[in-house]
Amino acid sequence: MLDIRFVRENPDLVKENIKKKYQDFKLPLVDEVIALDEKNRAAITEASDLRAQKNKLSKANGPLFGKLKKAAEEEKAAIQAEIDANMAAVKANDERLEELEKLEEEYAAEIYKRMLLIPNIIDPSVPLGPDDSCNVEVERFGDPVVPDYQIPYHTEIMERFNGIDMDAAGRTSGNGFYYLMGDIARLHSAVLAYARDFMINKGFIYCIPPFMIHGNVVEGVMSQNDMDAMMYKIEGEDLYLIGTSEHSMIGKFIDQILTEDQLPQTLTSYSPCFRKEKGAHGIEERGVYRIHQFEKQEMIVVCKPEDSTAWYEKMWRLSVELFRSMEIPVRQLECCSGDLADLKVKSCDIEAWSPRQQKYFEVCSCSNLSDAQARRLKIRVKGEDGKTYLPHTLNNTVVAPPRMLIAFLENHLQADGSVTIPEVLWPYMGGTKVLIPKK
RNA sequence: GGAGAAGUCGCGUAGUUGGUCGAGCGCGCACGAUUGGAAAUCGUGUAUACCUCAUAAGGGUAUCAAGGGUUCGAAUCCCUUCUUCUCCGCCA
Repeated sequence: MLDIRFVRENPDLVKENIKKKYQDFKLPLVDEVIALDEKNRAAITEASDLRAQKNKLSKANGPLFGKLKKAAEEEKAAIQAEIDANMAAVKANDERLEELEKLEEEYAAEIYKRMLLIPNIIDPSVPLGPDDSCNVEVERFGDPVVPDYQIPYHTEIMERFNGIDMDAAGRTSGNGFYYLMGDIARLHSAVLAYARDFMINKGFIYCIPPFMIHGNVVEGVMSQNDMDAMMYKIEGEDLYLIGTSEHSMIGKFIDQILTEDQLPQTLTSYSPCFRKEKGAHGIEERGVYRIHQFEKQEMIVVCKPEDSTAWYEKMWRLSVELFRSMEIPVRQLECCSGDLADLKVKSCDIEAWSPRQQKYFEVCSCSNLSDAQARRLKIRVKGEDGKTYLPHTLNNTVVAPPRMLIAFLENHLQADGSVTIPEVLWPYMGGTKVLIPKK
């Protein structure tokens, strides 16, 4: 979501950016928006003038009515005539005003519809490419080890610990759900608790947000398409289950004006996440990689515009540090222009190593949205000089099990079938250092 | 869930027989004066968005929970929704 003024003043830049994102079909939107904006402003100007006239006449009537009451009988007719003239003058403009008001509404809606589709200006550092095949590996952290023994499919590892029951979940809830049991369930909670404390120690404020939010908040944080593909709606109520705590955490600031001393907001939130996963990917049949329900520790930053680049760097590094502290090899994969969501300026995934597949897979996603989200949600900051400006917003996964457990189990599975627990998790596992398979 | 009360400019409040109310006062805050410095005191200022415009000054429009209605004119009247408080009920 760009500033309409920015589009007006830099149409070529906006178009260039659209091309960089391989969305040439959106190019006409720019000129359409500019034309609509011009008409809209003309309508606003004309309507404002008419309203000003109307207000003036109505106000003039006030004292006249007072006079009318006190006036002598023979003066009344003249005053009444003056009042009638004012009323008539007001009514003369009413038709045109109504017309203009309708136009204002129409133009605004048409402009907004298009503005939602025009992508945010990507950071100059973003690599160019049409799709995810052009995403760029930036750096690896830890050696991607392939052991000389076989690593089974993750659900199979879990089953050896009596740690998962997909069949029962299928019966109670259908595809895309799971029961985690015993040691695996405990490991799941331990990872979240450790991640929570990790972030608290980094100075973030721990939050437990609402897990359901109103429709208008949902509309503020995501596009209509995403909404249909992701969000579960509560029947008969204006409530949606959140797809990520980012929804309620950014929603927290909707329509708010923050003071500068409240920045940066550095928050880490826990929530279950509910996703329909309609569309492109779909639910993965066999495991807990892509499911309808998972839990996530998230980090959110709302900061001054000039600080967002630094926060972005800091945030993805926190994910790396967390995963490395659990001895899981990861890499940073930068999203190329074509793979970058429209709201984002820059984004990267932290991918964990899968020794079974001998490739990396996504476990964290770090994004800098610049002021796009803030503009849409009307999150503002009042500066020292009293002027308001839009802050930048960023978000990143801290950790999201059970998907994360796939990487955990595959990397820590020993030749004898046991799973070692990295030292940082010992306190969260009641001192357990090794998980021994039950079968 | 039931009954009642209420939602005004950061906070507290004034404003309900509709008309100089975008809105008074107090507190807070900012700037200035006073002071060796501070407190106290005095003075000035203190919403947001948009349009016009030279990213000035000035002007204009909209906003008194939100949306709609009545009216020449609404913070004030009517309708709907939301929220808060009190009491009752129910329940982790």
